[in-house]
Amino acid sequence: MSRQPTLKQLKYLCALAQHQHFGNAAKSCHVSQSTLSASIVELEDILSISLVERNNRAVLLTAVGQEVVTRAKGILTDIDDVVSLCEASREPFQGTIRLGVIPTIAPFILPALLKALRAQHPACKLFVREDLSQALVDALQVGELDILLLALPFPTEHTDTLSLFEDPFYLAAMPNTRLATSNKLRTKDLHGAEMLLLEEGHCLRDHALEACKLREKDVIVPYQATSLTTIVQMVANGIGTTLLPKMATDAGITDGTNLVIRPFEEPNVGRQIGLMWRKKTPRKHEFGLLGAFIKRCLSSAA
Amino acid sequence: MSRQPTLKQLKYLCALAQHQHFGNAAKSCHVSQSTLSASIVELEDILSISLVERNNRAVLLTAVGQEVVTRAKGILTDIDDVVSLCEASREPFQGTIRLGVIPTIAPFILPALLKALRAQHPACKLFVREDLSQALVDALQVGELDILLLALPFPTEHTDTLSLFEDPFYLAAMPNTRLATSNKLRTKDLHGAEMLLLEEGHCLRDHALEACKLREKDVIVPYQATSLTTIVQMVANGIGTTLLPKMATDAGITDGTNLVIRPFEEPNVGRQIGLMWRKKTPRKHEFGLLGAFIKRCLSSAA
DNA sequence: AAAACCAATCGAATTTTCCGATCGTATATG
DNA sequence: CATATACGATCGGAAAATTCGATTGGTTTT
Repeated sequence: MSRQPTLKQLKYLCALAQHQHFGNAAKSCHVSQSTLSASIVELEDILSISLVERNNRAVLLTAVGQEVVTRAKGILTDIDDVVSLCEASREPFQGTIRLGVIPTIAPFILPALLKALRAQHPACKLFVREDLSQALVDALQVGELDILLLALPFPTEHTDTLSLFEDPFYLAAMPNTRLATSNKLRTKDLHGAEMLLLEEGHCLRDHALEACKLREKDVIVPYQATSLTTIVQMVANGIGTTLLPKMATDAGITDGTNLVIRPFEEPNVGRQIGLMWRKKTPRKHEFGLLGAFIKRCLSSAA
Repeated sequence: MSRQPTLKQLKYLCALAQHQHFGNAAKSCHVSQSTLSASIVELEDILSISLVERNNRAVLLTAVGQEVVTRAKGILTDIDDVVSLCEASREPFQGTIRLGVIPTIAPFILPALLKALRAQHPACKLFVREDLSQALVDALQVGELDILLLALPFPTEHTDTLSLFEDPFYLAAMPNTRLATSNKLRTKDLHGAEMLLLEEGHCLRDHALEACKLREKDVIVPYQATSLTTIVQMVANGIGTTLLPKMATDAGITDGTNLVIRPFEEPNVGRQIGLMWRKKTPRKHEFGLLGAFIKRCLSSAA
């Protein structure tokens, strides 16, 4: 049964190679000469090969010994790298964050967020995945992602959420349509209107239906519209009307069109934007800070 | 005081990453669940960071944990590489041999030796250094070389030598000179002759003087002749006469000249070719085999 | 409500590690 | 030629660690 060399043995061997002297090498490792000597013997025993040639005038490495020392040095620095990697990751925003974002948020927030993050936390490596809420939640559950930025509520288990801010829905319509010109805009005005919403699976669709108390029959499911930008173009071409989250209009999604953007009279017509992570994550503190950071970076951008 | 992760901990972490289950991972490592669990905890303690998220339905790695596992796998295979490197080096001719050869042997033996070695021991990595005997011996003593191929005797300490074969000296002279045409050639015939020998430091010079009982005044030290080939060219141009080792003439050093090559009548006019290594080398057995190999490869080439 | 599962923890036994002292050998010194 | 010195290997005992089985606490499944 042949065991494996230990890191300690390799460390001692490297020290011995450097000092060419058992006693001095031992001193540099803060162990006794007998300990180091025995360790080298044991290493040679494990490898079944002699690495060091003991000569009373000098300690010489064999050819194999040289090679082992070279590799051992590499291994030891690799270990040090692991340690310092972890040291760096210990402080918030110093490590990797695997973030999932839904498609109705990503294009409007990520540019500002990434820019601010690069500026204020250059060591933070942000890995972003854009997908539908359910896919993101699944990925979160199996540990492929660390945290999600999405619209709440979204039904899950074993997760905590942090609500960041309300994202109101605005009506976007062509200038001289009924909805664009009515006196005060209320959600019940939408009943019977031809609304264009994203296809099934986008939570924006569900949240819009919910917030405006719409029924399915009011909705036109656009063929092949997987992004809000496409919807906007369709509305601008007179195909109907739609709801846009404030962050999309803030980002200038209707630039270049003559669409009318109108808020609703009643409160709470909108969606809640928040973060979600696994209940058991060890990074709750960091994620809380990330939430504050996102809020700050959006309010300064607005 | 922060210690270093041990290989065992890294191994357990990798197993855990693979099995996603403490009990199964422990089984695969042939330890108890408690041992593995404690090891992981300790590793996390050493790195002061949590690597694994314990969830009752599944074991998840944190982002840092993933990264550590990736690096740990690399480190563990590096360790395995060291082990297999040593395994390979254990058998003769499977590792590196750092060979020193003197200039009056190298060009005549190395081609055949290297060819035979590549053919019969392809795993053997031969590193060759060509230098004067004293420089080679110094390098041998400090462990830069493992073994020397040179002419014996050469005064040293702490070395063993293995005599391989006699390399007779032949006289090389122009066709119609006294030494080329005399009846029987004896070393005393050389007295008063103008001999061309290599410059100081080449042992061939010393061995030639010794074997032929020559005095310094008999010798012409050629300006800038550091190789036998140069000497041969000078003799062929009528500048004197010289002694050539048999292995040089065998290798065809006088090809293209009309020089006469004559053996001496008396025995033991020549030099002894042998190997030298440090008394304390752990590779005596292998070096003995190398000696036999060299003899074999030369006799089959002759 | 009970059973099953899982990882963490505890305490005891074992193994390993480490040190100081000593030994054997080779070199330097008187 | 004897003695002193230097160096690494080895030995035995003390200290520290590792390991295991058993148990606990919490969660999920039946």
